[in-house]
Amino acid sequence: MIDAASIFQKLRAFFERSMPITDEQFELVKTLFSARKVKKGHLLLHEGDMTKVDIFVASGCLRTYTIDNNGKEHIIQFSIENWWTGDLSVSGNAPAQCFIEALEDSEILVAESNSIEKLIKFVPEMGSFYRAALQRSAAAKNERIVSSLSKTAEERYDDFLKKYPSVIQRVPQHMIASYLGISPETLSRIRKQRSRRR
Amino acid sequence: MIDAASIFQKLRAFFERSMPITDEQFELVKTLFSARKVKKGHLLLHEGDMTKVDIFVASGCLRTYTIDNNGKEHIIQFSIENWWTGDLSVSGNAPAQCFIEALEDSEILVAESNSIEKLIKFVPEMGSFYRAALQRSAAAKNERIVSSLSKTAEERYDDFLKKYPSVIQRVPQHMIASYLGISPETLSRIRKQRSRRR
DNA sequence: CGCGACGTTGATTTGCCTCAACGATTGTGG
DNA sequence: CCACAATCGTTGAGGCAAATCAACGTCGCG
Repeated sequence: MIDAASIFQKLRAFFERSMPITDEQFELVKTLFSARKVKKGHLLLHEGDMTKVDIFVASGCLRTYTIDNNGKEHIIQFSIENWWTGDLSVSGNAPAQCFIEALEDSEILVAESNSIEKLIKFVPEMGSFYRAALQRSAAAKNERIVSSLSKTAEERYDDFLKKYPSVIQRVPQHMIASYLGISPETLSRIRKQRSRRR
Repeated sequence: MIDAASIFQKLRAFFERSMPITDEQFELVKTLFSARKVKKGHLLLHEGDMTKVDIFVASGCLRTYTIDNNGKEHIIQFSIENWWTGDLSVSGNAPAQCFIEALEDSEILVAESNSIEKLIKFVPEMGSFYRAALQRSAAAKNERIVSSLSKTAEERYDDFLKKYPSVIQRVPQHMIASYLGISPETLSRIRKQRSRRR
């Protein structure tokens, strides 16, 4: 057992930024999430078992990625403090395995997806909260799709800079490249040009 | 008023494929959705007003698209009978306006997004149903992101063929190209090669 | 009928990838 | 504490997939 208290405290603060929570309700939350510390470089795997999980990042930084048929990694998202992530895998047919790796020593809370459903049954306001989050995430994904289809490598890098300035500082460059879908070499050249241009 | 009855009937059938619905519950549904017929080529706009809507397609075919800064259209999704679509726009900062156009004469049901929340309040099982749908959609979007970042134009076309064979027959080729993020010319060449290859 | 939308084909250009080699930094074990 | 390996970013050369530009045939529709 780790000192889960401070970790849960962050989750509570996160909730209370958008909705009030009673102590009683939060006790329930505690039974559904389990606190974990993950060392930099370690994986959170759910290989065989198909249980999907939701993860709240209390501190540190994670990356979620898949491996395509050519064995190449593709980063789906980075998650830092106060972000959610999940192992979303599977859309129906192709298992499309997802991996989650800690890029820094991190503190996280993990819940099975059906735990979230349980939680919502007891705290219905949580339902709309959760749906709102899913919708925001959907909108963001749409933007990313359009941008990956229509923008140049440099434009995508610009967007990333604007959108996730805090991530840049903490994540190795070649992973940013992977997220953007460009080669590390190309990203390096882009950065060079930009710095010269100023 | 149009003959909404048959349109609502399709929505009910759609629901009942995954969950039972009482007559009473469905009466509520009827108050929240409004039935519309849209002629081919017409737009469903929500320009000024920022109300987000959810749309159920009872018959016909729609496309949802944005226009980027260079004035180029990008198709986000096609929706045919028994699919949902929405005007998802906005992720927080960039308005990124979305348009929805009928590609065929279509029958649809429209609800404001907060109507859906109302509905869920009265039929809580609908909540998990809706969340599950959002999650499937998120997984699909992730796949599309990865595939747009890692696959060649031809591979993406193959995937599309497998995934949406019914759409191909009904939608002009250059729109498929737009969805896939390739130029119409390239798609034409790809199709030529494939047909030669068999 | 004639116009416009759509698809096809060719020629040229280009953005980005791949391959390869090389410093710099980190960290690991002797 | 130093040597060596591994990881990471940078730079160069060459190649390829797909975009762009342009012209043309066909079909459906007002």
